[in-house]
Amino acid sequence: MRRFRGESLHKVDNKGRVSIPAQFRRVLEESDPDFENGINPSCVLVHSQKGKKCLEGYSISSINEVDDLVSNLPRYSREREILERMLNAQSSYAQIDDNGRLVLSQRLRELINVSAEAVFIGMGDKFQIWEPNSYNDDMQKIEREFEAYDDSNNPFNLLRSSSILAK
Amino acid sequence: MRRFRGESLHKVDNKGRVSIPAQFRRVLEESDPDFENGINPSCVLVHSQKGKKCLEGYSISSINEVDDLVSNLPRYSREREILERMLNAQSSYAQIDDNGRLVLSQRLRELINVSAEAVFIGMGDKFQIWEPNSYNDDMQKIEREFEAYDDSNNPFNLLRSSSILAK
DNA sequence: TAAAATTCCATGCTATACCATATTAATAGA
DNA sequence: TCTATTAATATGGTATAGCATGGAATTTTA
Repeated sequence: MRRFRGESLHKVDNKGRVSIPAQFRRVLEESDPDFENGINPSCVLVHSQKGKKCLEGYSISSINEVDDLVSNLPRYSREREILERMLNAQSSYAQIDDNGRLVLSQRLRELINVSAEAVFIGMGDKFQIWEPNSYNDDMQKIEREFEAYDDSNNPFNLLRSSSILAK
Repeated sequence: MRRFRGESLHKVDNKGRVSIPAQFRRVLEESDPDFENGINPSCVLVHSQKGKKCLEGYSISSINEVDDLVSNLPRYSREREILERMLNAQSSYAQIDDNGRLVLSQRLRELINVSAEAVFIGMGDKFQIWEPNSYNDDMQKIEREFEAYDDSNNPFNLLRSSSILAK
């Protein structure tokens, strides 16, 4: 499975149109069954992750995975209700147009404070869309947070244990 | 599993094209499923490992191993978010062309301060790309550091115990 | 029918696919 | 064992397709 990788900066015009990085398109194409039938692939944009000023874009296959996890929770449980509000109510489909762009509505642009430019950030099975300065701030915050770990509880340690030592 | 071994120096042209050492290509071919279908193998280049002035190249199978470990962390956990920023946001796919080269973008070249030449360093399941002088400096640093150990806690000691004692 | 959204067309630019060659390594044959 | 022949590498140059972006035309919606 191909993953979303890298950072890239794109113009946003006054209609909200913005190019999706070509490499991201490859991932979206790969994971949207429609694409094989000659239809432009879609993605799902989720907003309002507790005050985080970005949008999160999911490929069709990865949003399905998330939705399935939610569906496994007991019907009418409070947790499921909350998650469906966060993930389903606060999201929308976005189809890529023939030029590889998608449209960010006025509302979405305001939510993440984007006007003329936006950065796309690869995050594995999802990507994020940020106003460039907000992203720099967030990245600095993450770097500081990362440096604050000492060697014993560094997040990279989580990658060591299981499978590698098992071999 | 074949591993990346050795050091080799290569020209970088003004478009950023650089040959991958032939032996490294064998490793990449072996671990990219695409190769069996006649498609040139790819690798993943990770940059900005906390101030380290080099790129780290992963074969498809070894980056998958890393990514899978990350994917096993709970979605939306802070640790996973941090790791995805470090490993996915700060990386890119690079496909090998028909002549055995890959392209280092302007940005990547600037990050590691490479212009006309670059060295490829085998590191087992990954390799590194350095500006030659930076590499020499780093290698000296490592040698000094190694010599500073006394016999009792020499890193080679770590290679003894576990697997033998475990039996 | 005006405004908004969507589709269609046009273009500079860049990444990459394609072709060429000198050099080295591998192989085969006498 | 030496040499002739072939194959594979490393590197350079050029052409082309795809990308990012802007603007106009068409459709939809209110």
